[in-house]
Amino acid sequence: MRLKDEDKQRRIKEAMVSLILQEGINGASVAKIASRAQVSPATIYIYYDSKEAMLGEVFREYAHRPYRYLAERVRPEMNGSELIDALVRGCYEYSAAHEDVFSFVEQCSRCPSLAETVCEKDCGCDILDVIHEYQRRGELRRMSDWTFASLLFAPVRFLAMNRSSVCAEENALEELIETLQGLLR
Amino acid sequence: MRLKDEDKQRRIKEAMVSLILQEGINGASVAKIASRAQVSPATIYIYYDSKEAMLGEVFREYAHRPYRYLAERVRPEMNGSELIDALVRGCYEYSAAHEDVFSFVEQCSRCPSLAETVCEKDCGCDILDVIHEYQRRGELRRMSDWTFASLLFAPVRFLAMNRSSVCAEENALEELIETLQGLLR
Amino acid sequence: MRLKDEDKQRRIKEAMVSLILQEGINGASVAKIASRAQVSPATIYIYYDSKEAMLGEVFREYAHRPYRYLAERVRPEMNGSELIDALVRGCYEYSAAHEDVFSFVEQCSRCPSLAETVCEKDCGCDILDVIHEYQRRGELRRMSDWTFASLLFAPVRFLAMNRSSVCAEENALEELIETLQGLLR
Amino acid sequence: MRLKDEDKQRRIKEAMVSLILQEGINGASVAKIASRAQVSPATIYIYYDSKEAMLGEVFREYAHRPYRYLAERVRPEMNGSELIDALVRGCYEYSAAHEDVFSFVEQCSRCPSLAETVCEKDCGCDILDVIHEYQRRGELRRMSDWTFASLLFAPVRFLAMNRSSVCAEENALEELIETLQGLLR
DNA sequence: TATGAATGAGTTTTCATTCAT
DNA sequence: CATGAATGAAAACTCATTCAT
Repeated sequence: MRLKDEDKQRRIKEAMVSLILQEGINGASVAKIASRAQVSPATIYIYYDSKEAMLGEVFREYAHRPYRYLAERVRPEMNGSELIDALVRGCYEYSAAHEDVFSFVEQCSRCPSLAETVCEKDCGCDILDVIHEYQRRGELRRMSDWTFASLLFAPVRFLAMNRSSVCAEENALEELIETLQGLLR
Repeated sequence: MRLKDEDKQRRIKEAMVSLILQEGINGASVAKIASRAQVSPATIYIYYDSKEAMLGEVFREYAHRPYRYLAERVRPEMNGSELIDALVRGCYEYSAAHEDVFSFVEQCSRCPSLAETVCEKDCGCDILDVIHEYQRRGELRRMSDWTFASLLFAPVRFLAMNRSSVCAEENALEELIETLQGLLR
Repeated sequence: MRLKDEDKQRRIKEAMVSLILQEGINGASVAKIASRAQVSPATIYIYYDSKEAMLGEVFREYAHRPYRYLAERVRPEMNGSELIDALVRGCYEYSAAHEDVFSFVEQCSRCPSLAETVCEKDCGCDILDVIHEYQRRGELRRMSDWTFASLLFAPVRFLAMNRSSVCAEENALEELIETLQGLLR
Repeated sequence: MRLKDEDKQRRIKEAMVSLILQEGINGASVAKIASRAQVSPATIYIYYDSKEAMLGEVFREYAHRPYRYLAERVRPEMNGSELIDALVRGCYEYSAAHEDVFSFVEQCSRCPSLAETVCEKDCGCDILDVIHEYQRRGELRRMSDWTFASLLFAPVRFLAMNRSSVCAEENALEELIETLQGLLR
């Protein structure tokens, strides 16, 4: 008996994600994914029940990644101002360093059937816990999680999405961070 | 006879948009669009060179719509706070009243090949002109267009995307507006 | 607009039936059928919703054929013995002249999912009406339709199925007819 | 250990047969058979060279079963009338008690490639020997084996195939037996 | 202009079979 | 002997597009 090859599954996921960056969620056919992952199309069906299921499972897994990346950058000794800087800048940097995952998650989260299986709030719950702590300490303004998340994550992703257009005025990120630091108390 | 033609094209566009809301950008095949629009698949090729071209053209046309909707709600007698309220609330309302167009534009704008043909800034230029005017008058903070747009539009769309989850705490929109009034003035 | 080509559909049906004779119900793939019918595989899906549906529809259509063939050979002036001769011999001749249809119907009628959509009694109802008439006239023994049909059609089909083995003793058919004339009158 | 092996092979055969009853000869894939038999697909290839070979071997084995069942019900002290009753009724009962084997054999015997590897006459040779004996004794009419087999086995299988439709008139079996007893001398 | 038929190239998925353990 | 992983080939089916009318 051969053991399930975890490297193979990793390659499948990476192939899918990178393909979706390049060709959009439309262009990522099972055949293309398989050939990029250097496996047979049939092999994909050992790991996933269907293409739909694969997209969903990988989306659910990867949707957490940016948040985990952020969680690693938060230090307890930061003050509120530094926290906002770390989170917003971290988000922007993640989108540059992991363009494929970023684009994959953005595309999936707009696709109605996929989006409803993942809740942003659940993905970012660790970060939200941190924020709650800062709010309790009076370092951050109190507001609902959704409001906070919308302000912290959406604008920077918006800039990241339009990076090529925005890059002329590279200080947009700095300006955004500065403005959001107005959320401090 | 010209009326009939325009009606056909309208039906095609609406069929495409509503289908993409329901089945995602993947599920909208030419055949399904045609059948929903009650035309022959061949007819679609009278109006558009290819499916790709159709998606692009309609995206470019519809990407302006939310902004046009907003432009109509702006009144010169508003002060800065009222402007922000009108724009953010307008954005939220538009996404509810035109769920299909909203979802269509969101999906297209995440799809790499399509997104690069449309620039948010161009779509919203009328609104940005208004904002510039308010900035000149000192009623809104000065910051780059991208920063302003990211704060004004991205968070509310984020809430709109997660409407079903957010709805429990319906005051998130009010909170957002209030907060933005603080940040942007 | 191109008209639906009835010849094409005829070719599809004939291709399917002849292929099933040669390769069994297993070996008749859509691709093979299409290539034998000189159409594209996709064309088959214009005429039928699925392979399953195609098999079912054609089975339902062709199941009547042998009976129609028999109905044409019945003459009112025949007496009971002649009727039995005509029906049994006709059945045997049909299986020789239309080996493909015969084999196709036999195979389908053994496949549980298909068989339950077709009732032998309905297919042969015209013949059964004739038999009823003969029974009323006292020229054939009275017995239930199923019993009569089982004796009239099953044995001769059994011989037809085993034609190659049986052929050595070609008089089996004559013997059967003679015997049935004794049993059924 | 040998017990275990034979048990495995038995499970494989039973899985195949029961699957073919439910899904037709088409639907019985090696994977499904393996999973139903609770063995690995690879294991099947320890016992059989190929799927084709497996079908053939099991068909050849199982084709004898109904006849063996009948042979057990024949008693030397029966007269001709009782013999016919035992054989026809036995056939009907077998098809009810072993629906899966019955359906399996029926399906295989209609499939050209399989059918030519099995001869009904060989399967039923024990029964035919008995019949020869009765013919010699003058208790049964003399006729060729094929004719006799066609009359004794085909009609009752026909009724068995259509059991669900026939069941309304349950006396069809009795009627058939009675009629076939006309074959007595 | 408008159409439903038609299709080659593609899709997703399953197949019978073999491999590595 | 037995296995679950793996696969090339082929399955059923769909696609965007064009044809003939």
